[in-house]
Amino acid sequence: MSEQRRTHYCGELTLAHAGAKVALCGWVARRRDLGSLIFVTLRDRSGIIQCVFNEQKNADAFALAFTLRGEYTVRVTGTVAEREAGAKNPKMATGDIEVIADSLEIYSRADTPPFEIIENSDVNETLRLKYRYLDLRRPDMQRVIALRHQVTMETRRFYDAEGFYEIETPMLTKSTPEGARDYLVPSRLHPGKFYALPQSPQQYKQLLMIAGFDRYFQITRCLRDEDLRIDRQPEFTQVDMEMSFVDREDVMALNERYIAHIYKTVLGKEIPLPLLRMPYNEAMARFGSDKPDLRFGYEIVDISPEVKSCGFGVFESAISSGGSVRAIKIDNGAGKISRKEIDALTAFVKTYRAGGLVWMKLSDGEIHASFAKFVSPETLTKIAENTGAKPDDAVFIVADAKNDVVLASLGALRCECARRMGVIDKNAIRLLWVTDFPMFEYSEEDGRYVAMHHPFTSPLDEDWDILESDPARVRAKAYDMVLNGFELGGGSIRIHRSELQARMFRALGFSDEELTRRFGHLIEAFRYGAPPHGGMAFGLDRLVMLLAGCESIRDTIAFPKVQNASELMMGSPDIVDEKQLKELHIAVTDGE
RNA sequence: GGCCCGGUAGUUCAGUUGGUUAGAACGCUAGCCUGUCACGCUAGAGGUCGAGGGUUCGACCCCCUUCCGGGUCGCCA
Repeated sequence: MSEQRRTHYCGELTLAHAGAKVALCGWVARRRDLGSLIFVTLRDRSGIIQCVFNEQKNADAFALAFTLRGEYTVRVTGTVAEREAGAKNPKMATGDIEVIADSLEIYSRADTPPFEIIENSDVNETLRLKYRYLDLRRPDMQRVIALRHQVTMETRRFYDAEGFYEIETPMLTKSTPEGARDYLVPSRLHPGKFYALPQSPQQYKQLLMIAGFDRYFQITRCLRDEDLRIDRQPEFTQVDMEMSFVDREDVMALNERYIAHIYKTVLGKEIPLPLLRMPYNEAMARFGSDKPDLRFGYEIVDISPEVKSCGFGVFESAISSGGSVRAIKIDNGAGKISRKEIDALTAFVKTYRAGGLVWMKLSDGEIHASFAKFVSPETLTKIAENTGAKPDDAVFIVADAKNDVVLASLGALRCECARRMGVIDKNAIRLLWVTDFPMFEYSEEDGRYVAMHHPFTSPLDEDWDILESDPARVRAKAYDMVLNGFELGGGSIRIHRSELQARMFRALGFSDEELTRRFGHLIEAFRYGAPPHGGMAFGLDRLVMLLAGCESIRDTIAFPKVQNASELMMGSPDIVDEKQLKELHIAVTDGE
């Protein structure tokens, strides 16, 4: 017998190993006691294999095997043997073979776990997260974490091959005035002062371009103190990159090759390049979203011209107040939709601040509409024609004085309808670039324009002229990569001339004094010879989620946080000693 | 901050208009079993119905408060 502690992983044994002496280490997945014959399925990260303990052949090992229970940590030595013809298990990857055990060592006994360590377990996520180390033992979780490792390794391989340096940037840095809420870290040596944890390495990577590194990337943690979502965690990982002497097409071309590389190496799937490019305005008009899901139709149609004097007050007042009336046509038999389902969809669009949902159904050669008594039959026919509605189709209409409400609610509704109609092809991969984002968006909260992407983004060359006079129409050299309705990543070409960067900050309403305090280092750096540069960042967790088909980003992170940003296993955040607070010059005021 | 959903054995769930001792499956424990593989058979243990308060002769069930978790809008340069 081999003296090695472990000669193989369970899952890598095959018929070719028949006759080999092996030593395996792992956890007891199942024990089947037949009297004087005990089968034990042993599990490690590679898979499972059956070990056989026979009382007559090896009484000592058998006696010890009798005491085994689920999740005991053991070492088994024995001989790989082909199973007899009728005893093979086709459902098991290693089902043609088994290990005839000749020794068993128990490293650790185990309490009965709070839930079964099995694939696709439907246990409450709270419990899974409290015992995350047991949850992670489950084969499906092991596969996702292994896939994530593959993605990070292939990411490094790709950017390295393209001449990028991996360079680390600080975790203790400075608060940014715009953007997400910062996580703050008190300073012991500087009473009353705080570091901020990075929301992204944005400024550092631009400074690395000025430093002449030319091509940089980093797989790095970013932190944002904002509310969580199914695809959003307060700490998450970005594949962050930046390159010099390039324009938009260079950055997009390189990074679409990156995504194609990941799909090819990790999933063995070919992604045809180049990807579709779609301007922001088109994405919003057709899909009501800056991250359109192209796996299905249901495109938005502007029916304002058809209804602007139709006699229906809801439509007319929306248009005369500067808004619009738009519609989506749902086919696939949606014309049979029930009143109850329409009510549910109405409630759905109301969460997007739509006043309500107006509907039309085509059946029996007739048009039924919630607003039929307010308009002429000709108007209904025109809407049906314009939306392309055929018998058995439904048309949903939203009217509002604000176009963004109309578009956002219909954009969400088309996705909701697609889910309900079951028309989404789970295997489809619809990647695209959304380009030409607006430079600014108006912030109701701040009462001024703020950068939609970030203030280092360059406007389109031709839009500099209207930066101050017509900020709403300024477009940015920004681009997002979108996959099946999810934003995989985004970036931009940056402003690389200090006077233009200063002008941008002023357009955003920064005073000279504030500008110097917040961004003086960057403006100054630009004065010493900055190359034209740009880059982007991908959300690694979200990418892994989509590659692995996980429903939540939490399933791709070994130790994620829950919705209130706490972590259930260790129990963070937590209170700290008075002594620690004192050293940090912090007084806590009862959480008021 | 708003809205919606959920919390009943270890786990996943059922639980009648509010009425005996709160059930099932899996898991667990013990016994039997030499070809099982989600082993089988037999027996058994296991419950603060999230917590607190209220209504009631009587509450898992109705009401209020609260805690925990999920989804979502706002938020996320």
